[in-house]
Amino acid sequence: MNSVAAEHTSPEVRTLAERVFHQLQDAIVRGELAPGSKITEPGLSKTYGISRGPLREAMRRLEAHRLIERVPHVGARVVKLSMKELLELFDVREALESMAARLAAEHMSREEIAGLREVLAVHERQADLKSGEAYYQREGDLDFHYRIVQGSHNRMLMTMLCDDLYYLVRLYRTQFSASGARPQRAFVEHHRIVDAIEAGDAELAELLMRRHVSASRANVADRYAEILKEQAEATA
Amino acid sequence: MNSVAAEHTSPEVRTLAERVFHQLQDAIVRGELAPGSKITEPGLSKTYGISRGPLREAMRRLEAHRLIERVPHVGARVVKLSMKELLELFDVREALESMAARLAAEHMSREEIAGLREVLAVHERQADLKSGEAYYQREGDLDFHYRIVQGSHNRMLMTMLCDDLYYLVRLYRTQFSASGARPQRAFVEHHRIVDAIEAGDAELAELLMRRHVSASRANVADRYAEILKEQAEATA
DNA sequence: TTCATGGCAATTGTCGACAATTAGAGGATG
DNA sequence: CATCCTCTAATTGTCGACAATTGCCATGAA
Repeated sequence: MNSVAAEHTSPEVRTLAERVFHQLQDAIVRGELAPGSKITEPGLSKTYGISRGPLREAMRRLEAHRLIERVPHVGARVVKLSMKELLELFDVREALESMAARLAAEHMSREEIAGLREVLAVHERQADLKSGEAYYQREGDLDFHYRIVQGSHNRMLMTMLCDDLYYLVRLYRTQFSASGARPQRAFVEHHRIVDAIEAGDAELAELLMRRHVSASRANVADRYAEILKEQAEATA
Repeated sequence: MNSVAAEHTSPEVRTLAERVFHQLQDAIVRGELAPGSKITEPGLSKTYGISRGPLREAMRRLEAHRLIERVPHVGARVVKLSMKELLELFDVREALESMAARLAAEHMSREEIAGLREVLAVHERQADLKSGEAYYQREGDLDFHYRIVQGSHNRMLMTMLCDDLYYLVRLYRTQFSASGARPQRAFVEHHRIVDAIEAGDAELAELLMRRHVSASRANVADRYAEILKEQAEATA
């Protein structure tokens, strides 16, 4: 169990609403609840064996994290990311993560940097085994970004990225069954970023992270254009 | 009633929970509910004349917007911004708003830019009347930033900044009774930013906005150091 | 056939009551 | 006198029932 999924078990789940929130969050991110599907309170109430009170509280939290969308008196649906929204998400990531990298270069401790290097080493070994396709690397990639955000020592940034945006990123990966392209290039970029952080070069770290996310965004946009083209040819 | 406060009345408030949420949000931002004070469910339930059900829902939303902090089985308190958190907030603003300015330069329509200019003109007239001290300008300042964020045409950015961060900014202004310093300099910076946006110079707009927010942050940090110094002298 | 209208079923919103947990006061004990 | 424990009161968490609103389907008219 990696550090990304660790939150589901570790934080003392002192209330029913919290537990169901984490369960639902997991179910949505894993794709067990189909995107766009309507979720009804009596339904979930029965499946999870709790009353509607705590369930509504869990749903409110899911709404706050943008994993479901609610309309008063109508109901809730699992969020269905459009490509437009996904690209918007990347813009926000570019802004926040480049800032995080800058702050990380300024504030990260020696131990934290060592841990970051260790994460990269693990990735590399896994990439060796799987010859570049890097199935598991996708979660690892988030792990890398996770550490840098935490290294920024900015609580607000951490909340926004780790508690909100990264769940959407993971959701996207399941919804679009995103096979991670460009693995080796991402590795190189990761290394460069860590180098800059270790050197305490805040500006460079910021710039590199900005490029890194931007390239990732461009990659997604390209793949999307490709898919659109294929679909157009199929219908024609 | 300016566009900032317009939300409290305009969006159809179809449910009790929503109405109370807006009422509480307003009360907190205005400082009627003292920062750090404990708010109890039976208490508010009586004051607003509703049952605890919708009230809890409103409180959940307030928590999601970071206006209150809740601890399971213990209770909720109105958030009390520390200076450290405020500076963190400025870092996030710098990242997001500079991105917003960049996107605004790329996507803003002619009409939107004209509206932006109009906002600046209104500010200037008010500043003339009050000879620089610009009491009311503080809300107007947010109005300016509001428009640029909307001009980015990035829904996710808009949500994060307008629905979350800007309420915290306003909260800070009441909590620290922040008299807006550096009014004329801010005016000049605003104008430069609009110029860059109108010219479609995304990079320049981004840079200028980044500096603008950064300067604002430095201003706050200086004032804070000043206050600390005064307090130290008072006790000594 | 198509569109409007009315009623019906299902879902969401709201409420009050009960159970579980916590913080604090008060007393007993070293 | 300080410390620990217990008990109590208050608050939060949970539940089931009732009211209000919505969407759908059948019915009827143009």
